[in-house]
Amino acid sequence: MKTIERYNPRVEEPRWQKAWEEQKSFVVANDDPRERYYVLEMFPYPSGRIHMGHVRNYAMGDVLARYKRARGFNVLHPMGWDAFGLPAENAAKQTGSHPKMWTYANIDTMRKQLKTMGLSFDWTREFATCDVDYYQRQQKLFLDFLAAGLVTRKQSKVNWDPEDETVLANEQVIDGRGWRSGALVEQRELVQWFLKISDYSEDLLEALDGLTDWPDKVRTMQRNWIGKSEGMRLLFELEQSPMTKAATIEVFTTRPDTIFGASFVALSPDHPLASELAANDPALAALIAEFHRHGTATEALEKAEKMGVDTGLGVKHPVKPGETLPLYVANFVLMDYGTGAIFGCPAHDQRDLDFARKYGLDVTPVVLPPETDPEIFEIADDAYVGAGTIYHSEFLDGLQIDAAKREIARYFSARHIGNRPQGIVETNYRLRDWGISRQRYWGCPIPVIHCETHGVVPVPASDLPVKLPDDVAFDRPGNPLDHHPTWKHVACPICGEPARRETDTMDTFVDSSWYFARFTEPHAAEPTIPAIANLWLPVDQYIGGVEHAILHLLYSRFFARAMHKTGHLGMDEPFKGLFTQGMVVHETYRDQAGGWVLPADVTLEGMGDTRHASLTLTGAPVDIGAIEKMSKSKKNVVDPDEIVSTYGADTARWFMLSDSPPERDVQWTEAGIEGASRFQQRIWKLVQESIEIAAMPAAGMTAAADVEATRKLVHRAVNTIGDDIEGLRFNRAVAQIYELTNGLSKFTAALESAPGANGVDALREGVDALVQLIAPMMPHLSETCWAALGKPGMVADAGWPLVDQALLVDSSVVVAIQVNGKRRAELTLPVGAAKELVEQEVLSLDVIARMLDGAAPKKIIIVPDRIVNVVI
RNA sequence: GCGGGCGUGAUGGAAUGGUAGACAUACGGGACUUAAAAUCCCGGGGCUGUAUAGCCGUGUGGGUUCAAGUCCCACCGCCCGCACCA
Repeated sequence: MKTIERYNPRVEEPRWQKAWEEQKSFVVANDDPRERYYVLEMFPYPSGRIHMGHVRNYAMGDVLARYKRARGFNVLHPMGWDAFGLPAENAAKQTGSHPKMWTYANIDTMRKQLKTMGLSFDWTREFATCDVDYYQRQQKLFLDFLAAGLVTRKQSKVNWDPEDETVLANEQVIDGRGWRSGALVEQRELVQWFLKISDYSEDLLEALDGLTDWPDKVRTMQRNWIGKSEGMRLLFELEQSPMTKAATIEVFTTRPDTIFGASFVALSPDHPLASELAANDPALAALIAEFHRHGTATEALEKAEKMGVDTGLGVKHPVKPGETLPLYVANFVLMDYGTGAIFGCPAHDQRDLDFARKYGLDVTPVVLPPETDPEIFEIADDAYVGAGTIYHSEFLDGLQIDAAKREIARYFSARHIGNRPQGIVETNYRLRDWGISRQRYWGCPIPVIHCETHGVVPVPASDLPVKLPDDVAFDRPGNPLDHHPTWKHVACPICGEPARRETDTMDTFVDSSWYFARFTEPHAAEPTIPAIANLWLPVDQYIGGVEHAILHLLYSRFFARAMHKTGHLGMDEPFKGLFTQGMVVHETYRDQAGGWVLPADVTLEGMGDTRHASLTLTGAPVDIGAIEKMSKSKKNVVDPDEIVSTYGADTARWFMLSDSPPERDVQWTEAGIEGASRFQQRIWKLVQESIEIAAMPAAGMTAAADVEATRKLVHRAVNTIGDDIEGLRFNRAVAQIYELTNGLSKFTAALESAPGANGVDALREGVDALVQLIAPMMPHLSETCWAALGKPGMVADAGWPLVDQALLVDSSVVVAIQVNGKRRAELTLPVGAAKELVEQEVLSLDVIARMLDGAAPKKIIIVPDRIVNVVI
């Protein structure tokens, strides 16, 4: 054999990328009659450069897109940029660059990087959310939502990030700190714009059951986030007091059945009555001040002790006439859930129990656990929250919890305080309306105008877009739009008098809540063309990180509903299938001074316990640390550009898809990428060898059994690899390809000495199939091989190899023979052999006969074509 | 605390209740080479010195089953999410 030149991705990859672009291989027509498939990866924020997480994400999506395309689908696989947001403004502050320039420069860089990966995107549909063309339509959506009653403006306590000087959504506050700045979040009162996502709480919750192609984990997280709880709102009467004019307090409870066990009532420190009372009560004022210092969500408070102050007021016990419950203000009662007031039943709620023990309040059990002696049952340190029978509760005695809830609901509904029923059945949700106001420049302007006479006036649709001004300064804190000399000064659209333009911009999560719909017709004058959007949506397979399980995915689900209501879409759920991929992780390295070191600067030696690392340049020792998510701060990053220029995009893609199941983390290793690179060369070599063999003069016939075995291997691989890709089991598809390649290599070696015509045909068929099978993962290599094999056109247009079903069926099968469940032998039997025959064959085996020792087996289990178990 | 997930060779990981460890990586041995790299071949869960033989083996302990990595119960460990939501 002549020497085979190595495959050179540096030459081949750009060549094919150019060919795909020139032939518009991945440009999608909306009127293409073939069946549609929409595969979408979460679009990136243009932070500056592509990272390995992107490579993994887009490699997965591309495999699916290319595979579906090969299977004859009209595949929509677009890419864009989630381009508004704070980092651009931070960069502006730090380096003096303009957010727009900074963002578009980053996009250019990252687009170039993505293009070197050979992804089958339809780049004609690309857009950035900061394009006027896009945010203009977002402003139109806002106006339509406003008109449809889906937007409100209200004074509200907001999470204020003092460092970024902006409002954050609850979802953007993590452990009491801003999700980007990490600064401690404060509470402030501001008038804000809200999208009324809470109108859809129940719908968003119920529809989760229908999202069967979503991970359970994500559905559970959304369920918890929506936080439905069914209970009662109860009206309690206050004892008359000179301290307040208030006569009643409303509480929310999910356990009205435990009302006879109530021993106190507690208000949130933010409750209006608490503030009123604090005016004349220094201890109370101190607690409230303390509470505000910490806010509701800080870590400190989570572990903080229950604290309360007795207001001295009494509440009439609602079911025990003549008895009075003390009224406390307590730090553990939240104002923004329920009514901001509770009744405490210490025996059956742990928080109430902790509080009662601290302040010496009664603990009266009213739920008796099953099979428990009421004389003996006591509450010690743990509240009893399980099932049981109600007791100590007069007319509820003897009922189970659910029955007692129904009974007490009837009771309270029928009684009135003044003209109000004392209790109403109510469902509460944790989900709040979505505050979208941001006091920032680099976002979509909210298209309204404030007029002294006419109040809030929507910008007329004909006046859109409300464009961001380019001439802004970032030299002082706060919102640059607000500081702009002229931008906000406009005439009222109704009266023409001087008015003020809204200077808040929208939360960037708004931008990403409908981009998937815009991709279906990205240049339309309206946000969508419903007839077209409805053809493509919902997205068949959405792929991205699990970090968006709540925020982005819940907002998008709301947006689809809102767009449905306003006529922009014809469905409620945007994503039919969701896949959350794992992270790319890497070892961390530190030098002797404790500084983080880039993997690229480290030389590794040895293995296992003797593994050690040193700086490549100086030889100084380096400590090997934990394997963690790649992050700039720990420097355990590998630059995709370097990998692509060293090994090629196909190698990087292949490695990202190998080994680890896609939902799990994958560890980036030098050895792994080397292995992927070697495999690339092996395929190339195999293809070259097959070409040489095909060119040799035929020599007789290859053994029919070998040919059949090879053909079976090939057709089986085609069959299972398709299933594996369909099921997003890329690691298994990769393993199958390895097996196929190994098999074909062996067959090739066997043919070299005696290339029978029948063998050469089988080899050719196998190699052709292999080249097509690797196309979704290693598209460039696949094209080069395809061309070398002299095939017409490109693999990208070649379809998927056909499976000969007959070859999936065996005539004989190896059956394991067990004795008492332990494997003792194997037998090759014809497929579908009669049980009598199998039994006879099995019993005549030496091993079996020996173990039976003349006795008859108790039982013989025969699983046809799989296994035989002899029980003795 | 609540919710979800996971635990398999040196490593990443395979395995509709039916031959555990596919495939890959690392490693060991060999071939080729002046040498190295590359490539090719062979080996490989542990133990019984040899293995065509046997025993043990999927975090631990029990259970269901002819048969359990897989199902059930309890426990241990790790990871993720939520977290005073009444």
